[in-house]
Amino acid sequence: MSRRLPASERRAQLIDVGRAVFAKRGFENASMEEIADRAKVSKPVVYEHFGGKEGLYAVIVDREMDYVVRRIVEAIATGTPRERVEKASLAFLGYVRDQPDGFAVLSQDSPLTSSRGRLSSLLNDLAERVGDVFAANFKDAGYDARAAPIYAHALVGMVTFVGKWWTDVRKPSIEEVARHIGALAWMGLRHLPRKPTLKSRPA
Amino acid sequence: MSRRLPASERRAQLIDVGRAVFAKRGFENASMEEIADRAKVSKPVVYEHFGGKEGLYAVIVDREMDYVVRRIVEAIATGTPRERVEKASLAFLGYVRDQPDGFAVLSQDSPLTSSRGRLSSLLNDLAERVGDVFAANFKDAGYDARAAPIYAHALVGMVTFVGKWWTDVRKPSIEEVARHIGALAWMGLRHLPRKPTLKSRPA
DNA sequence: ACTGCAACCTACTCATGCGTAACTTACGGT
DNA sequence: ACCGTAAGTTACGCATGAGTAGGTTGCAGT
Repeated sequence: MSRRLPASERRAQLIDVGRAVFAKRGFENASMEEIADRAKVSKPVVYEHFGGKEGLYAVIVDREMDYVVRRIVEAIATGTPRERVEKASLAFLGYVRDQPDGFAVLSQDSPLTSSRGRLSSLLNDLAERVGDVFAANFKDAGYDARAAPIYAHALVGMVTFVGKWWTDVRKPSIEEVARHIGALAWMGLRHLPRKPTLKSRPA
Repeated sequence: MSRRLPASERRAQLIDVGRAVFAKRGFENASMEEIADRAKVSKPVVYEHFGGKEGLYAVIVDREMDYVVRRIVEAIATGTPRERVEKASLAFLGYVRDQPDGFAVLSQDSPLTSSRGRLSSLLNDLAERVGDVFAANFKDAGYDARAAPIYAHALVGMVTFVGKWWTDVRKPSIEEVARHIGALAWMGLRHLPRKPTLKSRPA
């Protein structure tokens, strides 16, 4: 029975445990008591480290957000536009597969009025960042940049919603799912190939 | 000051008020007290009509779900596949615009373990219904029917996420947004027209 | 061995909010 | 005018859960 962990380790453990509990119950229904119990400590220990429920939640959200964004940014560093769309989808779905708890937390409505916007969605922030990338590309290609947020939100919504569904059914592989999403986003239903590949052209 | 409404009217009023409160606060944070207060009535009245918080919630969700589905089904009754995709988007966005509270309620995670699935999302149920429609069409067109749920969830996720964003910014018009979504879903980013119309071809 | 502090615990306070028991009042039919 | 019932009220019980005050204990360094 390990007792009396050093502060940094306990902190890391509490973040893990907290993420699991927030993922399972959502912010409101998660109780500090359950988090403390699962970590085999008493409540004041959690309060000592994070100040309160919102403090712990904020730390968890911040870390997860950073992590997904990094994964996606790395994935889209190179490649053709079509490849980058599919790689971004794959990167996000990889996150969903590897960190289902983190994804669940980000999927839920945030209680914190983080951005000045009235919208309390974490993934909305992600979509806005994608929107900025799109806006630049749209402008270069001679498209109306004002439409960029629509497409950005559409893409993010697509991937996140499919991700949520995938956590439930867990098949087919995320690689296959990403190919389908890539095909839909790039070629549309009209030119959908029978079996999507990165190189496939309209059937 | 109107007092002592007949049961059916009070019931209707409570459903309206409840929907607004659930939309604003979410199921957990909504309090029966606030609902009662807003309806200028005391708590037991609400309990008399709906049994409890979950009862009221269930009724509201059921009605909203019926309503959106009907709007969509009516919209896709006729037309080419491409038109039907866009009309479905427009129908959903019309619902979002006309019934923002209802949409907000359906967007949130449901506390009720309605379907036997572990997934507690109302909109997921909607996506599954779309998936059934897709599966049939896929089979007829010689596509792998197992991929149908992916596309169904992708489309529903796309529209709902954009809808959520739209409630926040409220521009451009839903007609224009629906044209963009229709273009993306049907032709993909590759063949996106500068200014989408229902009849436009690749630019 | 002994001491100081970091790590941890017990045992509360306080607020919120669901649900209910027991009572009161408006009003339509005779 | 009266009265039965539908409609509504006040005032509570009880559970849950955030946050805290104040005390205890293991361990690292001398």
